[in-house]
Amino acid sequence: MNKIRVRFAPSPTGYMHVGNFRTALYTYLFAKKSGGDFILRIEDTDQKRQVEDALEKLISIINWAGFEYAEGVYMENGKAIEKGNFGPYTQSKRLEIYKKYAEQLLGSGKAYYCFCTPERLEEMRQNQLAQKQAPMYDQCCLKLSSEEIKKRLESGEKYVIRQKINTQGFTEFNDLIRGKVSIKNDLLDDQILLKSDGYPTYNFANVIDDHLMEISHIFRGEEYVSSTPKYIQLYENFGWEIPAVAHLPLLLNTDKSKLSKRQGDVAVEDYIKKGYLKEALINFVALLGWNPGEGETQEIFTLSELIQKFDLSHVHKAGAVFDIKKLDWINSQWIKKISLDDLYERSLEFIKENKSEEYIKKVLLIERERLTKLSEIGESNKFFFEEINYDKELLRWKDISDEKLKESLEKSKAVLENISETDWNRENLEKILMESAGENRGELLWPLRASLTGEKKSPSPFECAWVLGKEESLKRIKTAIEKI
RNA sequence: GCCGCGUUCGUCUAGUCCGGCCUAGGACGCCAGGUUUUCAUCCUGGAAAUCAUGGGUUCGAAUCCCAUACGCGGUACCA
Repeated sequence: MNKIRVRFAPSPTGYMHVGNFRTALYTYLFAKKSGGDFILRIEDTDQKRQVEDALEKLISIINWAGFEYAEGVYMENGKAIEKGNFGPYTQSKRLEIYKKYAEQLLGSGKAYYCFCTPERLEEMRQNQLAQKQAPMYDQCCLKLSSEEIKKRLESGEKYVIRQKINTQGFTEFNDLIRGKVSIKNDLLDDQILLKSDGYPTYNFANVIDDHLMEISHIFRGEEYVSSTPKYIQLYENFGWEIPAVAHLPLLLNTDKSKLSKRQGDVAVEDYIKKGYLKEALINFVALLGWNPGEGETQEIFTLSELIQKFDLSHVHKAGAVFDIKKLDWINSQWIKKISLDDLYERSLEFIKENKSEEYIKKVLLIERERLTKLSEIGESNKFFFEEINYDKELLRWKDISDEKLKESLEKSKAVLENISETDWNRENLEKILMESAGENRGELLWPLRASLTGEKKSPSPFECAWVLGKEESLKRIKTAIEKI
């Protein structure tokens, strides 16, 4: 049996779509699960859609996610480099290879030169549509004599190379996810293999590269199902073994259309910026179209657990709606799950205020219970980082009088003053304050909490006092007393 | 238009291959209650799918067969 080799083959066109990210995940999981090779190939054959820095961003996201690959394109010191024995792994560096194979097809009559201009093609399509026919190349250039072809080539006329499709019968293939798929061949178009700029189309390059790189299993989106017969003919024309293929279901908007920019964030970059953890995004996206099977109720999975449990037979056929609410929940679970040190490291970019590591870690220890994403740090808890400002009425517990209110705060102040710096910890603070509060807790605790935070909602006064420290806490209480 | 694929609570899904254990289970979200000085966390409970619809096969169908509807994808010198 041949070695299992799979590839993730994105195009550097600007950003990484989460649907694409999931394809990468599933491909990676399959590779790791089966002990196969995972390869990163770059499909940069569309010159018009090239975007600067896109390659660098793409690779940085794969690295961010932790999808380690054994071969392909890497970034080193800001430069793209290639590693592996089947390179180059960047399609724009393989132009000679595609040309060679296209010529081989030309020689065997499985491909032909086409000199039709884009304008003629467009007109042809319009006519076909007007007559309610399926738009399809009319094989106009197939009839050209070899003399004429030679003449037009020599005169430097622009051309493309088209695949000569066999339209007899039908093509059947066994999709790893969908099972048997059958498509009639007379629906297939003589597609372009090599464009007039000398670059191959995806339709050609993907077949050549998958074969040459000895890819055993192809993972791609559902949108390629109907093109698969054309690829199969190509493999057959060359006499190559056909790899196994799995067409993954799409990710959808709430209205069930293909997940798109219009209805929210689609780029992995957007989710990173908002403070979603890689573990959460991976966890969430893995569950969109896949499940661990019967009787399994676990929802939170690490990457290595996913590798262990992943199985193509549990991948769905239907598309899945991207539900941000569930992502939020999974993210909040992960924020609670990772270590405090780890959480601190990852939170730094979301914290603008200049505070000590010790202080920030205290904030995080309290905050992690209430965060859904890292970008929320300090958002509704500015009082940990800034001076506070609030109305006197906020301090009032129910409808107690000013005297009572003042008494309450004075009591808190006295109690806290009595706690030494060394005893200033969460347990002591809670124990002593609760004891002092007695029956009527709110009467002592609400004004205290309000004086420390200046907010209606916040963590408990014990936690806030602990984070703020003795000095700052007492200062805030004094300020509150002066307001009354 | 044509072709392909799909269809279980609002959403992600279990169950479908090998019909009975499914008066359809879990999770998110939602609602209610509890814990609680507030918010959140946490805990308990609840509402929520006539298994797209209609026919068949069968003692029995979410599960098998057929048709219909709806949705999505493809139909490029994009991938």
